[in-house]
Amino acid sequence: MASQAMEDYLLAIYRLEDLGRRPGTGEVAQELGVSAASTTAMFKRLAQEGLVSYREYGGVSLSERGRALALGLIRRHRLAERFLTDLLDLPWEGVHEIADRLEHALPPEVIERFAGLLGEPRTCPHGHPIPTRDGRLPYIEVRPLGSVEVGETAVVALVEERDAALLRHLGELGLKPGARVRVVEREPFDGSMRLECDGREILVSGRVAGAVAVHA
Amino acid sequence: MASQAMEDYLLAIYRLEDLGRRPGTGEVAQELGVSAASTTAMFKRLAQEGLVSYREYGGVSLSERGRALALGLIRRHRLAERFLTDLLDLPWEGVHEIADRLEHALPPEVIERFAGLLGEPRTCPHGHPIPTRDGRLPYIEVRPLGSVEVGETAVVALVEERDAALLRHLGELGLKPGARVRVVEREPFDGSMRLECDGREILVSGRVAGAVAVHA
DNA sequence: CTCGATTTTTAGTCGAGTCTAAAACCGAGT
DNA sequence: ACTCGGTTTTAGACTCGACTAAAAATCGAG
Repeated sequence: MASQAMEDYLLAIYRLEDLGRRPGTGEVAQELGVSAASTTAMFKRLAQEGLVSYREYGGVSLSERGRALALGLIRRHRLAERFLTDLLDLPWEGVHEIADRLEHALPPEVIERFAGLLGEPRTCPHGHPIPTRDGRLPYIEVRPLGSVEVGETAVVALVEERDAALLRHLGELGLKPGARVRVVEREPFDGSMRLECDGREILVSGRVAGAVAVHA
Repeated sequence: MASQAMEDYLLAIYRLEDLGRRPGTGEVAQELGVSAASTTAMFKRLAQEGLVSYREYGGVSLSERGRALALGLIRRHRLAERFLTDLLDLPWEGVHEIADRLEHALPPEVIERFAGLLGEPRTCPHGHPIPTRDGRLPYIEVRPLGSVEVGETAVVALVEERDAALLRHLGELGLKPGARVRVVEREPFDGSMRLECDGREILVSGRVAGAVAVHA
């Protein structure tokens, strides 16, 4: 039905919509590392297929069908990640990229077997919620790690998943979803922090802290 | 490196070479359900990449690299099938088609995890040998089920894997690799047979018998 | 050894998806 | 209200992989 390229665009649009804005040509182009001209062309194809509504010079927004398709892809992607880490024991910093290819190739029956085998997990290994079979995305209330006050304790909810080097670092630090952290010290200037996590003290820069969210 | 389309051609060429001949344009075209003109064009691309040697009007043969690539794909395909049946419990008549898509998307690390998890299986669920990591294809000596004499006992080695309806039927009959069968009666005219298999008597047509091979 | 049938290749087109360069448009500031 | 800068769209081209129709080459039968 929808080609792999179309699916990639739908996902990019979904991600950008999720940040609140109505994504324009340039944003989507940048998100996918593709020229603006290509993006305009694809917007037309997607509109043709009824997957987005598109106004010239006015950006796109996903239609009901487009959103459903995107959520299905995200379900596939995150269940595949879960499978790769939990059952295949692959490192969590590598599975995102693999799942990016698998999400286009795995048929629903395989995905649902994954879900069953893994005990219907609610989140991917990086803590992001997995859309349900019927296309709803469970809401998880989070706040930035940087907003946790000194002395407070919080539980890691999710981490930014697109940067493998960062993920490896977070893994070494023990900053994975479910980890309980206590803020020992916080530097307001650049947002870097000292945390206690897993019984040891770790140092995180503002940039690293920005990639981590805790349960609200 | 090689596109999905190229990989499909390499596999088709491999299969045809395996039957003894040096495949020509027409054969490959038919194998893939594609026009002869497209096949000529692809032969040139493959030759360009050094994956086949191609003579005009003279067919193709896989180069060393081409053969290695094809064997790698077959390894991926068959391990994926094993995974789908053994770990995901999907029906054996459906996994071939799924594996046809997965073989292009599964990276080596995933494949090798499959192999480990499954105990380095030697064959796919339909009995076909799995190429080794270093690119050798274990040889299994077989002969047609139709050649087994009345009264003789044999063990099913492998079955034709490309026809889902046939596979479902074979599954219901219990004619899976490893099954021990005894020939009760054989009709020389059309090759149909009565077999004892799993303690019950089954009837197989010549066509069905032709899809089954037993250990020599 | 030639003629006709078959197979293969060429020629020309098409669609998807990409690009760059140029034109068109929008919106902010004067 | 106009102009300037940035964004978006158009125009034109390219690659890959497919197609059909026509030309060319090969093969087989007489």
